[in-house]
Amino acid sequence: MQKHNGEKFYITTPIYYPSGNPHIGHCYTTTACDSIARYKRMQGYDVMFLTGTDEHGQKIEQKAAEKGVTPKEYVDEIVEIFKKLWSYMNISYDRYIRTTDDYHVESVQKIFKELYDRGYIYKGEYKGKYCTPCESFWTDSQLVDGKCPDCGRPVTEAKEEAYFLKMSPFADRIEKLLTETDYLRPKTRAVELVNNFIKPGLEDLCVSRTSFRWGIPVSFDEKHVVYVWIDALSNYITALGYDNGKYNDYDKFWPADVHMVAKDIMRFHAIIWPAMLMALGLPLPKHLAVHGWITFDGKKMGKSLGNVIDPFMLGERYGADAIRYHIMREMALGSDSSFSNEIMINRINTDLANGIGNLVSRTVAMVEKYFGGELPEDRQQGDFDDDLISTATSLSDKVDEYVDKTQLNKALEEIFKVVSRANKYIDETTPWILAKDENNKARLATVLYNLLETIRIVSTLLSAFMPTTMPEIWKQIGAGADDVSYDNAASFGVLPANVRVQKGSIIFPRIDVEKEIDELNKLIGTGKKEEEAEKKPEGLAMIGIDTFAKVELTVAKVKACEPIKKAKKLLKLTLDDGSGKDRIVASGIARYYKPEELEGRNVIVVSNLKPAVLCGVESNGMILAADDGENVSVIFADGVKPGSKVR
RNA sequence: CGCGGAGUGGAGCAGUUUGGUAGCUCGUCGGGCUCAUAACCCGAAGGUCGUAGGUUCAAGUCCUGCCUCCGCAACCA
Repeated sequence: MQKHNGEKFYITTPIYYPSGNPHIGHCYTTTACDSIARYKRMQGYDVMFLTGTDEHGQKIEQKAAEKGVTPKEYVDEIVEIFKKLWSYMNISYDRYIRTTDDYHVESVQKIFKELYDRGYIYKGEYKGKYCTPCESFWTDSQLVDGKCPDCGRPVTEAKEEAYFLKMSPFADRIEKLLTETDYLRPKTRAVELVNNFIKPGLEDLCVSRTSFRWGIPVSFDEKHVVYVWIDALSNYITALGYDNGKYNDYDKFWPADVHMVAKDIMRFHAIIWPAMLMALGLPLPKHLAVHGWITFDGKKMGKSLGNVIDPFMLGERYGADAIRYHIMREMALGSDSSFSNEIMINRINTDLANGIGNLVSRTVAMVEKYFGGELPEDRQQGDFDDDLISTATSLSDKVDEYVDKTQLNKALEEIFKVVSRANKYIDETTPWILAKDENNKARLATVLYNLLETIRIVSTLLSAFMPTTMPEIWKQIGAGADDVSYDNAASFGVLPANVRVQKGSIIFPRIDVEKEIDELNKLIGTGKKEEEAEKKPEGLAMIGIDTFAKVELTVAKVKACEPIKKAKKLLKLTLDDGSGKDRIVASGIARYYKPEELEGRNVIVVSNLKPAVLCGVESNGMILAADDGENVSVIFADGVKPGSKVR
């Protein structure tokens, strides 16, 4: 227990991109930050907890156009859903920043200008192929069939004037930041970043675009719009009032104590953000906490997989606190945590229903049953008391430490060890036997009082993590507002000796596992089918025989076959297609076939396909194979001569 | 040899830094208890710690090779 009255603490979530509705992944980051923020407030810190939305960019512009609304109207609608979710999850953010807010726009323009004036931003030219839906430029070598490697849609030749941010001057300092300080959590990721991005040489970063309009205009060059990085990352300081008149908290709260992000945007926060701050001459944030993704039954969650988990639906079934608890209890810093209905329900049942819920229930019930709800003041110490008391009073130190290290799963683990200790204490002291003898009343009252006190401490610390349900416990154990302050979390004997309890409803109801899983599968299952149904009918348009005739299919014999070194999925095939000349084809079947399984066999090749270079190999054509999403089967045509046509 | 991570009782994980009886949660089995949400408490079974070598009195822990899996990067023509 350590108080920190008046010290500042600044924690942020990323600003989320409102191109779709929020999902449980967003909840993950946000509830973790919220719990830390609440905990720090209890400790007496002056906390600033920031979250928000990153609302610019071409994708938003486009989505809005599809819907026939303005970009602003489009994001307004989704931002409302985010805010509704945060209110539903009881998120106590102090400030919500939208990158479309006037003051943010003003700041970003000033920051951009400042970087330009300092010589860190210069005008250059960006060349490449551009894919609009993905908002990405590609180099020629990255293209697949002249199309976007991500989505397969056509790209357009684009060359645009653009502003760049110099990165190289900061490479050394960033490397030191990552490897020699504890900025990055977990630090194990530092090696990966340094090897992949810093050692090969940091490339200057493109920070403006002229190809779309939905963004913040560069103040001194109106045809440019500020591209994502400077716009989005700077929210962490503009929200405090940096370079704007809206707020005046920069001096107080910067640098941030914790930026929490998921691993997919680690790179930007580990490299680009520090570079920007260095260029501006500002102090660096203290910690970057990187967590993994929530995977569903081992698979990455994604809209296309149809396994996106809707937090509203879960919350309705189990309550916001149970969801908060589950995701934080399972979350280990840095690594992915798997989410499955079974894991979640077991967790809720074991820890919340059987653990703390039942502990409260049985304790309160005994006070009611043996003393009519109000403890007598006589006391008698006994065995096991000291152990319970010292376990409970030493808890806050452990939790403090883990919260400081942003290891919330460990913090919760410690808390629930105390719950277990209390349940064991009941068995050790056997209050129901004490109750049979009038002479034991004082001892019985002591046992029950010790239990109430332990519950008070545990629920006080837990209230940062489960802010909705803990007050319900306080009501039942007869604790007042002062009793459950953090200041009292390391003391025993805080509740009045003649405390009066009040039996209430069950706080965490036990869930019937099998029944519940069935229902959940139904809910999620139907969601999946709808998604599929949406996609399938699109299919491909009917074509005439003449169109089909444009594809030349030829039987070819595999003369040689070898893996392509730099590629996991590719095999290089040398084919005899009857033309007398070898035909080299790269094929993405290395996972399904070994080279020797193909050598000597006849395959069907699309022989009039335009050549393309893949991983350094020029591929002339493609091999036909069937693919069901899991397995791939090459179509063989053994027994006919190489060069035979297929129709 | 592109970069990095991981392989430990049925499942999920700790332990590896600083070698020395392999631990936790869930599950299974047996017992106890009855205050409580069929919850709680105790006990047991179950692991040649991916594999092959090496160092050592002693290796999950150090060294080398190999296999498998997962991320990232780069290609599923």
